[in-house]
Amino acid sequence: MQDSLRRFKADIFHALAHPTRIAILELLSPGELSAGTLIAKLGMEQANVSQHLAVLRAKQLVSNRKVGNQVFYSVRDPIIIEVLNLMRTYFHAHLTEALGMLDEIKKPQETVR
Amino acid sequence: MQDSLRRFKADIFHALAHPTRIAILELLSPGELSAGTLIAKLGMEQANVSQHLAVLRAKQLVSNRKVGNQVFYSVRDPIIIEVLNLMRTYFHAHLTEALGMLDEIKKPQETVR
DNA sequence: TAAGAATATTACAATATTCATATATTAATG
DNA sequence: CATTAATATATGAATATTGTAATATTCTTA
Repeated sequence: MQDSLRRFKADIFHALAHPTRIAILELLSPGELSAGTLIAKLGMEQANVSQHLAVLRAKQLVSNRKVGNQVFYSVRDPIIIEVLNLMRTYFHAHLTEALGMLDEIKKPQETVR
Repeated sequence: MQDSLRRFKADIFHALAHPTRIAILELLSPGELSAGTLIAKLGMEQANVSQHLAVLRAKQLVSNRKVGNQVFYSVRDPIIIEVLNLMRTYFHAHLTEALGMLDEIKKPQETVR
């Protein structure tokens, strides 16, 4: 069981371990959005976003409801947002080292989420 | 910056996304342990554990101090343990679905960590 | 200093992930 | 019903991760 739980946790972390999927969850955190809106906000390939949504769906991190032509996604459990927030706290605590870990800084003056 | 932060978060999640590394962090959460003790408790190949420790070190999730022949590891920031605990809460909340996601249950009666 | 203990690193095969392209599905609308 | 819009899926190439086996490094101690 111990082991299964760890595999479960690892699976969830794995689903979270991609910048695009984190972006999706953050965009969804205020409330549901259609796939199309997500694609527009992310400014990425439709197929790519859809694939990342599939990963999040597979791990039950998001739920989706179909309304006519569109599919609306939302974060399944706010705990996931808490996890993301904790990670932000962690980031702030270790800002200096963290900066060293980052390859490069794209746009200097933007709000840290 | 937005983007860098997400890459940073993704990197941390990535480091957490392996059952062995989760086990290591959980074993370390009460306090520091030597690499040898970790290897013994995990019951895994020395080289394999050492590689996972290298991943955790690279992402600064653990710190290590050398004492003579041995290397003692500890969790760098308790926030990481909080993240793991949140994940346990999440697991409990979604137990039923979670069980479906798990391949198989190894040892039925063990304490859930 | 040679031998042994504790830990780390390298190399490589097997496997998994990611993105892009092309194609499929499903619903709306003329 | 043909066309278009919205979304999903399949395929394949490039890349990354994992575990094992072999080797290296660093201390300790005889």
